[in-house]
Amino acid sequence: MADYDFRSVEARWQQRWETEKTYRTTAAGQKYYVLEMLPYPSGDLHVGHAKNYTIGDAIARMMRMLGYDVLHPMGWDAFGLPAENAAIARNIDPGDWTRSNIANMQRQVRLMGTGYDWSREIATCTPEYYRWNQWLFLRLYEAGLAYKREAPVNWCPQDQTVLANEQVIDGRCWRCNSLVERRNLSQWFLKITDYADRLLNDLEKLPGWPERTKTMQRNWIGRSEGTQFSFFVESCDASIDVFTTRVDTAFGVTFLAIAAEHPLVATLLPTLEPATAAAIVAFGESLKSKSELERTSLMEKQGIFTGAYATNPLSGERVPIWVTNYVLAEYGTGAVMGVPAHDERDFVFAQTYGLPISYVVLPTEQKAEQVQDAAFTDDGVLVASGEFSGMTSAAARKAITASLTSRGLGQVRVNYRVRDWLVSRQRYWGTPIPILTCEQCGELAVPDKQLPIMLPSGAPITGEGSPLARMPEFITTTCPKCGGPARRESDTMDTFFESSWYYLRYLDPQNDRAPWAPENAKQWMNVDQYIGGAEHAVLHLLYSRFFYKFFHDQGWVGETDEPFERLFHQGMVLYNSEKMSKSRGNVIGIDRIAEQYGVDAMRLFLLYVTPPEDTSDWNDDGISGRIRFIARVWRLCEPHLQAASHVDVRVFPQANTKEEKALLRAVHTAVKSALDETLSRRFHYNATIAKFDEYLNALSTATTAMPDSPCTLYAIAALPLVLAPFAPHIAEELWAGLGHRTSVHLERFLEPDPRALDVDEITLVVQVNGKIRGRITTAPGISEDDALALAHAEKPVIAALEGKTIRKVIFVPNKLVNIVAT
RNA sequence: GGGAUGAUGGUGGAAUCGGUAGACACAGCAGACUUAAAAUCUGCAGUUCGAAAGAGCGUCCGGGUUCAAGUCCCGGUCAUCCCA
Repeated sequence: MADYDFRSVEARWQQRWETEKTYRTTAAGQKYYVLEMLPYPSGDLHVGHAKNYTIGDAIARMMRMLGYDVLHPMGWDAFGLPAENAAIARNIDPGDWTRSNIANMQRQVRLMGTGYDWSREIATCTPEYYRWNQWLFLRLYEAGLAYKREAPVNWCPQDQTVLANEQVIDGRCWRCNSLVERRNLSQWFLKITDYADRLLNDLEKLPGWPERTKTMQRNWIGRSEGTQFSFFVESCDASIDVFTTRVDTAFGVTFLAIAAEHPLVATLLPTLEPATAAAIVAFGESLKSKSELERTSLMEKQGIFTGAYATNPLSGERVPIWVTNYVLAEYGTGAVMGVPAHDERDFVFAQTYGLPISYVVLPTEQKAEQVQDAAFTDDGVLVASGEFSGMTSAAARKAITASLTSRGLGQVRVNYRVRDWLVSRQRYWGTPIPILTCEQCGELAVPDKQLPIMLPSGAPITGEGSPLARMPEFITTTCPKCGGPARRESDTMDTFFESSWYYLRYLDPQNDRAPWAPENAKQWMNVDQYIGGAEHAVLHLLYSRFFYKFFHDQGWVGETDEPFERLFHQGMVLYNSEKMSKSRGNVIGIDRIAEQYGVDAMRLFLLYVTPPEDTSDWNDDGISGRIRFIARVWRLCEPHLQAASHVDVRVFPQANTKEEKALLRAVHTAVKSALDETLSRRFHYNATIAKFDEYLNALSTATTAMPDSPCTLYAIAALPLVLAPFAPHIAEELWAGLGHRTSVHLERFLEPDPRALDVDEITLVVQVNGKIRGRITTAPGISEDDALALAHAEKPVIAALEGKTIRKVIFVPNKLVNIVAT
């Protein structure tokens, strides 16, 4: 017998699946949409990608074998900076670079033996795709959800572009890890804040999402309910609004802290001492390029007293106005009431500048003198707060807000941490924003019939400045309204724009009249199972939910307004405990693994090594167990395929001996595990594959001891069905070897048979006072009395009971007897 | 600083409902086959004491609930992630 030649077998079946279009969606049966987050075509598929796709593929294949009409598509998130950086480094066209990467990665995804419906493949950098990006942008624009304004924004000096807040992680660029700076620029934003409440509340509609991901989104949205009220500025006719969630501490305000960018600063400047004014201007300048992280966490808290005072509307006290570095103009109102006694940051600031600290909330059991070395930030009871003294914090918040409201000085307000989504980028390799500016008519949308605005070739890509801005032939155009000269927008879109709706394009990839037909969305949405990394918890997943709610409101999708019904985060694959990355040069590509070990072995190993949500560390040594498994499957089955080809695997065989029963039990335990892990959505296929090992161990014994047993032949005939979702090539090879002409992947999965799973022998554990004193092999369903009688016959039990009185007997049917004695 | 999650043999992990801890595999050791090696097959393998039978201990540490705890509760240590 020849060894199993995985290279030729795997290539042959991949070819066959291609020509026979085995994985085309059929529109028969209940729909099931399985989706993995689409990859960026970096050039090489590594085992981290492979883990993601193997999980999705196993689920898709299981569901198909359970009779569902499975949609399982693949595509490419093909715009973005690496292509442009490659262009700068090697003077090549970003499009050419991207297309050749896609070609290579597509080859590699096929090499994995994944069952995608390739007729739906998309690449977001094609005009056929980004045309609809532009179209959707215009619909957002018409709805007032896309707007341009000047604002302090995050600027990545390395990537030479702005970043959305979500793309700044710990003050650094999510892509290149550079420290981001602040710049004042005129930029395009999407009004995700309009949807903040729904994005928050509807998380409750997503029981199939990991709790921690929902928590991260909740934190990101950061809804806080509080009070906004006004302080009157003495020297000029103005007021300062502050927002606080702790209005109960308002009698403890000893200063007002305003952002250096606060509009009041400009108003105040002429009224101030020239030296102070100059210092404030210089202070503001020094903060301009500082990131939020630096200002709020890293830098020492600094401020300059303006010399101006404001009046606390509650206490009537005068409080000094300070310009500070730790208050940001974009959060809340850009001004906070300084309450050093009850806020840690204010406390630090007050200590630095010797400002008074006035305690107005006390813990119930303490007196004022006892709490003077730190801020007391918990709720308590109010003191020195006029008519509100004696109230609890919670009651005081209500009463004080009511009082302010009735006097027209304040109101209840909901504040969000989430900002509008900054979507313009000063880079080339992205979707041009379809807006132009006419000298006469102003800002205008490009008419739909002029879409797509093509990304021009031959742009000056140097890494300095926006390439499109320096292409007069692109910028210059005519106004669709008046026919006069107009300028095109030179910014392109954040690539998260296109990945926020790609799952809908798969449903109707050829449509040239709309991004998708609403009836297709109604048929297929939402995604039943989404699989991707946890790093997108507040990026892609939040943006997609926002888009989908907008689509829902437009009536373009079905009844639900959430795109992803269930979400699963696969764990990362590390190498030597480090994240794989091209720059580190520690990427394990799948070409070598496939060539050396075979992709069935690779797929099994990726699923087997840890539970799928856990991080794993790649190690070539570990795969040897799966290589042996594949070789062993073939070695054990191949000599018997002829004989087993007469077996009808849908007919449960008669087991006459203990050995036959054990074999059938091993088969159906594996079947049950695969089914349970799929339907429970736990996807712990590592446990399932361990059951495959036990199946094979039992089969190994059987082929030696009882090669002609109908049970042995049944176990061989059933094996390809069980392996199909996990090791699709050898499953197909075995299935063909059994004489079948059609693909095993279009067969029904086996159903676990109770006749195989029911045992006729159990091990009953006998305990005395909770300690195991014996094990009895007996028939299932044994009565308590019988079990107890057998237990009393066990020598260690007799010894343990010596001289004791039995107080109680615990009997767990088919599990144990515990005799409690003293 | 706050929150979430986790910690099981040399290693990855199993134990899905409070009921036999360590399935299955990797690495290891021994044997069979072989001129030899690889491959394959068979066996051993938590730890301590013991020649063995067997007994004790054992799921990060300390308490608790329970007839019974890897699993539940309280406190702590460490790790990872998220938020400041």
